[in-house]
Amino acid sequence: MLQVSFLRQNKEIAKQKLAIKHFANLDLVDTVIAMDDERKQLQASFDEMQAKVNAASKEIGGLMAKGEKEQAENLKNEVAGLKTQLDPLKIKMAEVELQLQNTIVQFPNLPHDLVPKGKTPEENELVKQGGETPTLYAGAQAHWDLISKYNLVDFETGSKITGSGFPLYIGKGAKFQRALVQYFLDFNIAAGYTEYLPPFMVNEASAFATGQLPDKEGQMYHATADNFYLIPTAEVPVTNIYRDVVLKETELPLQMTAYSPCFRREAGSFGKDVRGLNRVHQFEKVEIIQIVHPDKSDEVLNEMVAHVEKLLVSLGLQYRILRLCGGDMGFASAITYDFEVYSAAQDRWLEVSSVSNFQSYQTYRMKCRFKDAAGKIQFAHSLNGSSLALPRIFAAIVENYQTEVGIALPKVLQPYFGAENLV
RNA sequence: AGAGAGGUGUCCGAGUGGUUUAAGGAGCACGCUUGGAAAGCGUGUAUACGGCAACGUAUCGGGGGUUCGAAUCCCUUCCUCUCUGCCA
Repeated sequence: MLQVSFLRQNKEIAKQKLAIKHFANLDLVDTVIAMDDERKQLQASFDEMQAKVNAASKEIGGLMAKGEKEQAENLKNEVAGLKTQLDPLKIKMAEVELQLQNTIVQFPNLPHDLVPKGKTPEENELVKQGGETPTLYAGAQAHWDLISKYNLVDFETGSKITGSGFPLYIGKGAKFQRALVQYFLDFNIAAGYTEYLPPFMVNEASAFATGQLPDKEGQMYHATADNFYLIPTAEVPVTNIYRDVVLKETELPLQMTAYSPCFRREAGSFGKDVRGLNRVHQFEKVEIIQIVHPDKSDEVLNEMVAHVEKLLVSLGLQYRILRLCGGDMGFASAITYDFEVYSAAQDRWLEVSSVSNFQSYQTYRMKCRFKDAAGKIQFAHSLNGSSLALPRIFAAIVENYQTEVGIALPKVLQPYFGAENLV
């Protein structure tokens, strides 16, 4: 959530930056400032009147104690008159505040200076490419054929149990998921992250704090009987650990990692994007999350990008890093780097990680602050990234490591899987 | 799921309608004291909004109500603990 005070002081800059995010209604900036002016004015008159009521009430208390009943009664009537003016003011103030709140949440985060202009994924900026293009034998297959050939994942039975997009992993396929989760967590822990195993459902307040509500309600599964949402990513429960918290500066940076299943309704996807494991409603992911000093978030973002890169290198996958353009970025992010791995069998790049700096957008929304050395309260910055999402990594390894006789494994995974080959 | 007891500041804890401007204690910070430390003494120690400031307003789990006035009374909701039930 953006702060009105910031918009007030940087009106033109804010508009320019919102335009990079392709936010259509730039006049809303002026609207919000006008609403805030009205709010201030109402609050000032309300406070003044309430102060009178408070003072009079205290006086009544004193008169009652002294037994001067008649005077007390007179004063009571006077205050009752004030109250009739106070009540409508109170209602109006609540209205204006709600309206202001509902309006300001419509603003996406402002993009970082490094974010390229552009609207479509084609306009993302290639930052780096690494690893080697795998050479496959003639007759190599895509993962959807391989997993059925070796009986690793059964989509039909998953559909029978739940619906399409809920894969059923079987035997070595299931064990491989477990091995990947374990490897990713260990890799993150070794880099200084603390492991959490969070709840997989969250309440409304948590979903609001990280920006899933009110906008993206339709993208989450909603357990209406209890009004809980199935998490679309571990970012939601883990970041919310620090909702409504004032940290000490010395506690920063907070580095957290968590495994969780992720549930996404993904309305409106179609075609080859959804084939096999490319897009599913339930998948496994290991996430990294940091809460840091605002002066450090640029630097930490680069560290997180380097961390994920190292992880992909260790898996021997060809990868590229993209800096997302304004139009392709998420709502709450100030800057995002996407990682894609190359699938030779599909001849396409698959997104496996997204690392973002949210700056104070989430922390302001969830009131996660810290007290600096001077004793001043400031909003921290939050960042997160996948390290890593499993299905497409699974797909890429299965495809790129296939041989005529089976599927090999990257060296680092062999001890986790307990064999040299997947099949 | 049922019955009961609770939720007060960084923590413990008093407070059953009006000097509560939330007692008292602990912790923490600073100062005095000391050769140094401890003890002792003194001062300070929540957040948000408005205001140049003085200060004002709000907040005793959340929301709503009664009242001139609510931490205190009423309604509602969430959470914690104890017992019972059910369950991996």
